[in-house]
Amino acid sequence: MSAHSKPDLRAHLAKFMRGRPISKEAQQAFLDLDAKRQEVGMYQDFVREGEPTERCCFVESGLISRYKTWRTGGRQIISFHLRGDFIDLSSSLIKIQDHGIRTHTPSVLFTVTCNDILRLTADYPELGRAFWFDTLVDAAIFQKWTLNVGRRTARERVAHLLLEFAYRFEAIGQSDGREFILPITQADLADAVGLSPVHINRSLQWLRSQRLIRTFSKTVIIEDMEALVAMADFRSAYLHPEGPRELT
Amino acid sequence: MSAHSKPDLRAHLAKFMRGRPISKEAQQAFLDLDAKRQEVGMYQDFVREGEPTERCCFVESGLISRYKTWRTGGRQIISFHLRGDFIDLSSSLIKIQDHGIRTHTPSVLFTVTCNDILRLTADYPELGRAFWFDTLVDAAIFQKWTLNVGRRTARERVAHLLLEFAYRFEAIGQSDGREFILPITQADLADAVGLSPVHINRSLQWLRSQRLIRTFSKTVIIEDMEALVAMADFRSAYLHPEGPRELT
DNA sequence: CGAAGTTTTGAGGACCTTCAAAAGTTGTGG
DNA sequence: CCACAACTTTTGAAGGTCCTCAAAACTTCG
Repeated sequence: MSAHSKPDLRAHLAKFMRGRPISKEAQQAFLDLDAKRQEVGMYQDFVREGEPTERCCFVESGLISRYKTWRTGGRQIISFHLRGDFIDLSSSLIKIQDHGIRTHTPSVLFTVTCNDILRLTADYPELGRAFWFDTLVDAAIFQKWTLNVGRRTARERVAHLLLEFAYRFEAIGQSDGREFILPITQADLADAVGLSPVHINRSLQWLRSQRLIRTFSKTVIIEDMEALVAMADFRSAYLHPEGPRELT
Repeated sequence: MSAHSKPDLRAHLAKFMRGRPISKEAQQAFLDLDAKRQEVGMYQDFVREGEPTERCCFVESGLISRYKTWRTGGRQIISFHLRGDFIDLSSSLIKIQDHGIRTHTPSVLFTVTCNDILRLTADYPELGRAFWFDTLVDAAIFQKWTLNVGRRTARERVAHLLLEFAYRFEAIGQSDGREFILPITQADLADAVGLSPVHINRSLQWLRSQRLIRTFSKTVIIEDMEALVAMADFRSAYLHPEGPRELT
């Protein structure tokens, strides 16, 4: 956190401002946040369930997941986060972490104290609303997953997750929407969609056999977007790309 | 909405104030909201997915669910709401409803315009934070369900949902924590936990055979709380009864 | 090049689904 | 207040999806 390398939050601010007016003062207050830069290696449990919440994190680079552990030790990944995402903004409101955070690739995180976040919302209601919206999108994604996990076949779940990645990588310029690098293992996919690694493997084989996707090494290519979207019943609206509604 | 019956929002305000300071002015502004009272019959789809969001609703009485429909017409219930709950506060931030709302019993709802809600957050940042926290608790419940639905057996899922009801009915004084009236059908339970009605029935029979619960008509009695909590791995912390953390 | 990690294959079995029908309960109108 | 209709719960049986365990083939990385 040395002075010569104060993290640049402009990209993250831009995300919050998507389609909505935020005053110059609020923007400046956000950029002035005392952020700390942290480099984290691969497969590090950066935050653990049950710890007190001190700081919350932006993803500057890397692929990161939030997860819950259950009794018998397994993980359920509840969300993935890419560059530009604010991972756990809403932790600012709670005292104890209710999920873990782990890196899947070497990553760079910017962290700020929860208290600084709360102060921003007190001073600038418009930022409070932006943070609220961020939590809302989170909730919408969880809702979608409840539906996915509760009511869809293994193939559909895997297809849906791949499409979500394609969409989100495209949104941050790391994909053309068809081809992207997904640096996670099939075991991680299993933890995310609630299936065994073996069955993930068979589901991927089926998607390949139908010429819906191709994969090599960690690259995924969607071969037949239309058919894949149809079989997964993927509708991107749940990611709320339009941004929040404003006071009229 | 005639003047002689202006809905009384004090009970709902009390819920938002749980353990946190809200200024007298903000409280008054909340109570002055122009709320409309609506009586709704049983099994009415009060809000439909895809409609524009105009108003959002408090539950004054009744049992109400939010749900998503999937391609083939089935429902996934994503949450239940009891007296005192603000069902879809966060709809204020989005333009199109992403879920339906239906009553399971005859109910009374209070509704206010989304714009009035947004105005409150602009005028009183502390209310904005309270609303943000409400959405956070929502998100936490969805996360929990992703874990439940993704990783637990039918019996555990059913047990967990019954415990959530016991806990929430107790919190609003409609149960001693052991016995409560659950006015929904097994088919509704099935829609909530992502199982077939037949299997819900068999799971309930198993819970009864183990002397964990008893049921008659629409009444549920938890016979062995300790064992049920253990088998369902139920921890109420995810409902965040402690309220939000405050700026220090 | 060898070791560790990851993906793939096979087999047997558990859990949950679907379909269908019987039994029981609730609500309504005569 | 009873009779009947509609709904809900329960039972049975067959079958599919997904799981576990275990080992082999393949990749990646030091």
